[in-house]
Amino acid sequence: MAKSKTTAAVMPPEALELVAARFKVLAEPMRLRLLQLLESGERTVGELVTETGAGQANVSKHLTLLAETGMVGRRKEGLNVYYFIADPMVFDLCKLVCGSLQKQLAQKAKAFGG
Amino acid sequence: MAKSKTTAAVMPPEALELVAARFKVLAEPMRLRLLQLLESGERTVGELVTETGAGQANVSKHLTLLAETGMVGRRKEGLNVYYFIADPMVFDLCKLVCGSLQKQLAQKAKAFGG
DNA sequence: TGACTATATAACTAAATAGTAATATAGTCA
DNA sequence: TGACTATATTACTATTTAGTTATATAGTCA
Repeated sequence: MAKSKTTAAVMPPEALELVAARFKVLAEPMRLRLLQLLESGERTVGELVTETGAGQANVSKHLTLLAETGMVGRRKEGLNVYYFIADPMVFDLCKLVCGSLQKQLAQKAKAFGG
Repeated sequence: MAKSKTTAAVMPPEALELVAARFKVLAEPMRLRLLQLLESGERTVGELVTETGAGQANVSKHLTLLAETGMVGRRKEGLNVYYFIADPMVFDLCKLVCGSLQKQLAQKAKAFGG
């Protein structure tokens, strides 16, 4: 009985792990790049390989992970597989982070004497 | 000249790495737990060690990382160091992810036949 | 001063994972 | 059917990092 803080609705550990896992998916530059490319329209694996310059196996693995977590969807068409954004929330997340980063960098710049 | 997609403002690779690094900080359950505890008010390292049940060195390392990335701030008071939320944006991020997760889980539950 | 406490840091181990090369799968077309 | 193409998967290597133990730092108080 010595705690004075309001104990805000504590998320159970399993929930925290789920949330952390989602952030982890977004914690790779290559996956962010793929999402960014898909933002302007669906693309085949081959197109993404060309546009990123990454290896085919690597791109495929990243796309599989993005699809497993529901961030992108897949659509087969003959030999090709088209990937597309399934959960646009990822862009909201990116915008928030970018805004925060910009604020911090601007502050640092000012501190240096702009 | 065979590309029909609108090439949405491409972020340079360095920017993507910065954003990814931010997500990576949030990609650990223990750090999310610490942030969640701090949401209801500042706390000393010792208090966080007690409340999480984690090791002191471990908590200290996580806090150092959170502070380096500007998500929390520190304030010394005698022997104690108080940590507090410095960028509330992290909670906006968490709320977005939680909402998305809930939607997905609800959908899965329905698919199973609720 | 010296004993004590809170926090930080260093060195280490174990686990996770991004990237790659090779291979498997599945669809197309002659 | 068999040659060909796009994608997925497997096995591997190298890197990163969470957690731990031991130690260092810095502040308090007698």
